[in-house]
Amino acid sequence: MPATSCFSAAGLYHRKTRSAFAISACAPSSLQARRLARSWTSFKPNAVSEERSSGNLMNGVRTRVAPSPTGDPHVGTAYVALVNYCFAKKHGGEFILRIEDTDAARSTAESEGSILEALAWCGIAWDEGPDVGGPHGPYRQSERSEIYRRYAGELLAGGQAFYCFCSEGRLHEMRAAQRAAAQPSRYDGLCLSLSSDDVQRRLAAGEEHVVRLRVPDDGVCVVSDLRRGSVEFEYRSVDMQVLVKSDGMPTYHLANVVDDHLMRITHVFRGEEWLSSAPKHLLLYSYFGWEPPKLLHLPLLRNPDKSKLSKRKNPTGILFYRALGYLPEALVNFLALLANAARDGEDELMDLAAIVRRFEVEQVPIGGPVFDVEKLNWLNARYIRERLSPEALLDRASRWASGRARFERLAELSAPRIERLSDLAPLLAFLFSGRLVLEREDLRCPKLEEVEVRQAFVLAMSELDALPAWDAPGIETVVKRIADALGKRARDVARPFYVAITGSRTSIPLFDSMELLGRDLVRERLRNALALLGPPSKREQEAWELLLAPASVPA
RNA sequence: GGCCCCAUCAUCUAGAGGCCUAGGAUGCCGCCCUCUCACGGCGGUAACGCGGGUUCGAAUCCCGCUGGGGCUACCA
Repeated sequence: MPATSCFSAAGLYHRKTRSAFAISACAPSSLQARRLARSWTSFKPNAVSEERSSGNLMNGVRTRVAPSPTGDPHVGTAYVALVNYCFAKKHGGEFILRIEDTDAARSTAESEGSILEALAWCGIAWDEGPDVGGPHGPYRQSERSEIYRRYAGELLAGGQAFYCFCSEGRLHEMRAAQRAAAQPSRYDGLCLSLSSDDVQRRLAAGEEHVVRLRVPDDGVCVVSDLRRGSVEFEYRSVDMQVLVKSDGMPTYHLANVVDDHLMRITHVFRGEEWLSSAPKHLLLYSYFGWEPPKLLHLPLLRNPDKSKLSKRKNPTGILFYRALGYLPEALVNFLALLANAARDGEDELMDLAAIVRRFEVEQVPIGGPVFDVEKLNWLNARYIRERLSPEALLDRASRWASGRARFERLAELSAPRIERLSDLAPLLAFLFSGRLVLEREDLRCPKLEEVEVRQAFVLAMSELDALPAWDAPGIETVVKRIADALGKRARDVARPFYVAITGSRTSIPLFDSMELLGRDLVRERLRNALALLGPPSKREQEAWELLLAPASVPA
């Protein structure tokens, strides 16, 4: 009975936070710190907790997924979203989608759009979100600046956060020294000793500054994880994280706590990479006097070599799987199996309704699973042959194909190159194929040494990843820059790309082909070609990347 | 370097001290079905990382080691 165990986990949680409070009172050593001590003693964490835990904890379950729109939607995001979705739906609650775009430099509207598209494609529906709205909006953090400013101000006034004027250089030296001394990396509190007058003067002078979280020097923070139990962190190993950046935007740490509280999130199931910053979040909840949500840190999906699933080594994009012709129900089913394994004798093929029905949060494993494409293939094949009638298959396939490419554009590009309509199929086959079957021979070309081909592919992979918008003109500039760096003509450099991308030396124009194929698939084709030639060693990779960077700047 | 998490077949996992000569699924191999291939059916291969405890008894509990992973940003 999940309700029972969650309830007891919650009980444990409250006990532990209380004791953490008892031992974490810190010695005030400055004006800012004295304010902290004052608010600390006046703060009663238990009142809120007990009031809430007396009710049925499974009432009003609200979960969320909070992706950052900084790239292609990741299958890990789908996995986390699915777990949160299942838990909420299982308990009759709401599932919220929130966009964490506080990194102004890296966030893009394009990425946000594809995240929504990818999750919707998966069939994971959110009750509240940036597109559908809801009673606790806005659901895009960049639109909530006023809210964060207010709460940061509250912490500042209470001395639980402080202004910091330290330079990047000083912080760098400080961390280097700490590492050399085998100490944890942690802000040393220099600006904590600034007098209120100093702070006011420097602010008035317009000095660049951030706001940092005040972390006690002593004591232990106990993080209660639904699956791991109590995880202890000494406060002296918890950094005094930046809460408000110098551009005035909050960091994730502040924003997620404020939003989860305001949006009445009851359970936070997020990736394991957040476990070590959980103490900062708990500290914020206690400073604000809020009850924290129940926490569960989900394992990170892995590459076959067990490292964190990364696009360098494997396809990670949800939309990549769509482009390759996986069915969303198969992908979701596969991810669900990673969260809750089928029991002996139980059919592993199940639809979303069944996944939700049988979902048990305490069954979610905490060891990082390898993303096993073979098993995904098997599941996808079963959906095709067991769940799709011939008509349905045809319908799916044609909808997939028309989603893959714009046919008018293809016609325009193909017409000059064909003699018969039957020439169309081989010319365009690459757009609808998965992995191309190539020989090392095919990648040989007259004007480039093999090592230069490898260089070109390696550089292209990283440059294309960095391209803000995926279109033919952008791709063209990348290939031309690479040609320049190698001292070759663009047309000669393009030749091996034709083979890697389209599987043929004769094709519709390269840059259009790449645009139509999509970033994920292009990355995969280049990786595949590079595997044939021998992937770069670490040393080669580093040396080659220098070819581009400095060469474009001087002379 | 520091802090934290994790550890059953190649892979995903079941397993909460005796039900375990460790179960299921994918992959792989073999046989059957069959005009090919695939599907399907049947069978097989294959694991408790190591060392100490605790216990009548340990895959299950404790400690150490080893291994893997994460974090260590004015990114999330």
